[in-house]
Amino acid sequence: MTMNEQPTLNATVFNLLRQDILTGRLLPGERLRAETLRQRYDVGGSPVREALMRLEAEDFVVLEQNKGFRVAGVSAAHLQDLSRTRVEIEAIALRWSIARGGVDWESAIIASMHRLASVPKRLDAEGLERNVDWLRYHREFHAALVAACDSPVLVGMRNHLFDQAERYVALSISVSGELRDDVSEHQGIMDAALARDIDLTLALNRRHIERTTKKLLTAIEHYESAA
Amino acid sequence: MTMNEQPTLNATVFNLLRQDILTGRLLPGERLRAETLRQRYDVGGSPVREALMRLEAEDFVVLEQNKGFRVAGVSAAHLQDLSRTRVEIEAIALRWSIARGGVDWESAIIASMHRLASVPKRLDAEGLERNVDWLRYHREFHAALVAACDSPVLVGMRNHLFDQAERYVALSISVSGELRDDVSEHQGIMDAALARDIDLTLALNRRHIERTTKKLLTAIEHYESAA
DNA sequence: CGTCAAGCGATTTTCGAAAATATATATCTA
DNA sequence: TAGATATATATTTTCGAAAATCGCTTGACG
Repeated sequence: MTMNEQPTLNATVFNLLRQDILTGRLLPGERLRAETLRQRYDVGGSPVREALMRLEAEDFVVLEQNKGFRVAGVSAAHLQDLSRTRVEIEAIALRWSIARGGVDWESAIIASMHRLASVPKRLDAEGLERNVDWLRYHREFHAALVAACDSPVLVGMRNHLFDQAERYVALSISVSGELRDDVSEHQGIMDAALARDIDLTLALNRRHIERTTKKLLTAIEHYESAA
Repeated sequence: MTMNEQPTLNATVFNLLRQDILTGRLLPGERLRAETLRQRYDVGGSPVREALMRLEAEDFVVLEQNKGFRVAGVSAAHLQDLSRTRVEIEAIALRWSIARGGVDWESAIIASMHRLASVPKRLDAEGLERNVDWLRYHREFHAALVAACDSPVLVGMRNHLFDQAERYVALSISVSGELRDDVSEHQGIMDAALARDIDLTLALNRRHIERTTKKLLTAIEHYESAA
């Protein structure tokens, strides 16, 4: 009789919750009461619960038996663990991608870079809007770099790490305002990758991650709610 | 009034289902109807659904919107992807572990090796029992090797890959009977790791994985139900 | 006083049935 | 008869309420 919605409710709630956590609208350690979420997303208990279960498996929320769900906590240790693991995983993905990448791979990277560079750096009236754009393009650029590695398993792991790290970025932004690394860093990585210079690409990528991590570490102390 | 069960029903069902899939009691691609599972585990719909949602996030089952769950399929391509990724991930984990591991790390490895070697190789009346033992000790041995790497994130990923691969082992066993690699291979890896010879450890570990994969590939064609 | 048990409100967890969606079967039209 | 359309059946998805559990307060008792 209703005929609406392609995606099921649990899938919708999953995406909304995930986004709310990823962007910091729901804070680390925050309690996620069933009733609260039902109102927030205007659905019954089952879809909420199912969404939370999936989010738990992806380390975005934590479940304590019979005590309910919480947004996963953050900590310096966790961010550092995330970052050094990411350096290694992306190193492998970049290796494979550079080895196998064809013209379409190159094109996609160049296109992503162009979009990324098109977002103005300074903040104006539409600052927040543009920031969202920038985050999306940034994500797409890094994804494009490893897109040719032809390993769903490895890419899946890289994406997971990237998402986890991006939460720290979002949290950092909401305390210390704008945080946006230089476009030149990305330009460098792109050039090295397109030149098929593996060692340089990996070195620059490592620097990129480590720099960002360092910036995030200072900004994140505010939250520090254990892993 | 009931006072039983520490773990919740959904957690119990999760473990049972996971085990049933991991050991091949539920076959790749097999349909998982709600009613069937409710009877099988004697619970209501909610715990089953929640368990399935978590298993989906861990790639053990697949959900098609409004069409229900299936056991995740298997394929040669998937196994190969899994294996080559595992080689690289474990390489990193082993590196870090060898670098940081202390005496307790060494002891744990030696202890695991001892247990592993204690399981008799030939099959007798208790063949199946012993096989289960062997699988557990095998798992524990490999876990012990990377236990000192002090990176929950990396270890989590390694475990996930290991579990996925172990499903192929279980499936292979149930078609072509016993499949158990030589203890000497493990002995070699252990010796190299304890001698802190990184290159040798990685080389032997790679060989170990690649050999097993090759054996599995032939046995797995029976199932081949797409990834 | 201190501590332990019983009771109470808040919350999570689970069930059973209703609603929505997919799948199979039958019916009608060209 | 083929192809589409309607009807019936099976299955998934969602809701609302019952059951179980937690955390806390209250009061009894040593």
